[in-house]
Amino acid sequence: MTVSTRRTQDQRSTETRRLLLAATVQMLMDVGYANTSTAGIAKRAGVSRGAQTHHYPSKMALIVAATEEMFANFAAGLEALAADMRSGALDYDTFFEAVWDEVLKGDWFYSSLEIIVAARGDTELREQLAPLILDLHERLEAIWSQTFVAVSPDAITPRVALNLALNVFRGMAVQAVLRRDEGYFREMLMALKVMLASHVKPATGTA
Amino acid sequence: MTVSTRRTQDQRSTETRRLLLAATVQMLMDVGYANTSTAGIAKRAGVSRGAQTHHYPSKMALIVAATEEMFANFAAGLEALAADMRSGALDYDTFFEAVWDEVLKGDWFYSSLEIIVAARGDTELREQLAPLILDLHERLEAIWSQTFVAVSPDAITPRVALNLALNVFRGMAVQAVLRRDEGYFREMLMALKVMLASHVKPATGTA
DNA sequence: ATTTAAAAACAGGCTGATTTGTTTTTATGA
DNA sequence: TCATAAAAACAAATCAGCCTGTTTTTAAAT
Repeated sequence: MTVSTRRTQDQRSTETRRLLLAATVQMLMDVGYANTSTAGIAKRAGVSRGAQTHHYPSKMALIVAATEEMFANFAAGLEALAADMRSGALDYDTFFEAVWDEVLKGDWFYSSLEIIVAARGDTELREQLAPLILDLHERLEAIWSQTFVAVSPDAITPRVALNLALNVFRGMAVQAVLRRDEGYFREMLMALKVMLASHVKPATGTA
Repeated sequence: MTVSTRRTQDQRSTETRRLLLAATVQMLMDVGYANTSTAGIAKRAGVSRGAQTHHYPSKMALIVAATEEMFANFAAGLEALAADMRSGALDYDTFFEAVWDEVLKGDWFYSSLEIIVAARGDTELREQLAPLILDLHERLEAIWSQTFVAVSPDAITPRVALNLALNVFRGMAVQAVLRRDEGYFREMLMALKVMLASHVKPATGTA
C-alpha cells in the first residue's frame, strides 16, 4: 500500500523509543549485558545510530529507561495474576506456578538480572537503578499484603514469606543458567509450598 | 632485601598462575565481568600480557580456571564450617550466619554470579562451566547429607531444605546489589530459620 | 490556504580508546 | 645449549559517543 499516513512528531518519537527499549531487552535476553552494544541495539531496533543517540544520549540512559519499563511491566503482570487469584479466577497452585514460569521463561527476570549484575560493577548505573528497585519492592509488597494473610497471629507475615519465596525463585533461576534440572525445580517448588503453607494462605478461601 | 632466591620453573609458573587467578577474582568483584579485561587482570596481577597468554591463551581459559578454583575454595570453606558444627565447635545459628556472611561479604558468591550471568549470554562459556557446577552441587549435597537430618520421616529432606536455603541466600544477595537492607536480611534469615526448623536439624544435638 | 523558517527526528560515518589475540624478543631455568 | 617463562610491541576488531548532513514535522507569517 503506497498511501503513507503522516505521523506526528510525538508518534514518531514514541515509536522509535518503543523499538529501542524492546530491542534492548531482547538483546540482553539473547546475548547478555556483556555482549550488548549500542550499535547492536540500534540494528535490532531498525533505527539509526543518530536516532538512537537523539533519544538516549548514552548507553546508560538506554539501559535505565529499559529497566524502568521492564520493572513496571513485571509489577503489572504480577498484579494481574494476584488479582485473578483474589477474584477466584486462579487458584493458589496455578498462581504459584505461573509466577515461577514467568521468572524462568519470561523475559523479565533474566534481563533484569543482567542489568543488576552489571550495576554491581558500575556505581553510576547502580545509583540510577536504586530508586527503581525501591519502587518495584513497594509495589510487590502491596501485592503480597492484598493477596495473602497469615494462617495464625504468630506465623511469618505474608510480606516476609512471599519475599522469601521470591528469593527462592531468584536463586533457582540463577542456578538454572548452568544447570537446568526440572526435577530439582519440581522438588524445590513442592518444598517451598509446604513451608509456606504453615505460615500464609491466600486472602480468598481457594487454597 | 636484594638477595633473590632462584626459583624452579614450576615455582615460577605456579606463582604466575596464582597471581592471575587471584587478580581475576578480585577484578570481577571490584568492577564486574563487563568491565573485566585481560589487560586489566595482567596489570593487577603484576604480570605481562605475554606471560598471561602463555599460561591462559584466551580470556575464557582464564575465567574458567578462576571459576574452578573459586568453586573448590567455596566447597572447602563450607565443608570446614560444617565439620566444625558436626564436631560441636560451632552451633547451628553461628553456622547459618557464617554461611550467609560468606555469601554477602566473601568474594565467592558475587564473582561466581558475575561469571554465571556472563555465561548465560555465552554458549561456549556455559558449556565449559556446566561440569564445574555439577561437581560443586555434588559436594554441597554431600555436606548437607552429612551435617543435617530430617526432624521426622515425612519432613522435607536435608538435601532439599538446605538447597532451598542456599537459593534464599542467592536471591537475597542478588537483591542486595541494589538494595542493601540489613533489617530485611535479618527478618528473612529469621523466617528461613523458622521454616527450616520444622523440617531439619543438625546431625549433632547442638540445635 | 500556502509558503517559509525553525525545530525535531533521523541517517550514516568518524574518532579515539579499548579490547583480545598474535608475534617477536629477552630472560631465566634445566 | 636448549627449553620454558616472560616481556613488549603489534595488529585487527570493536566500542560508545560525537559529528555533519538530510528529511520530516511544526509553527509562524502572509
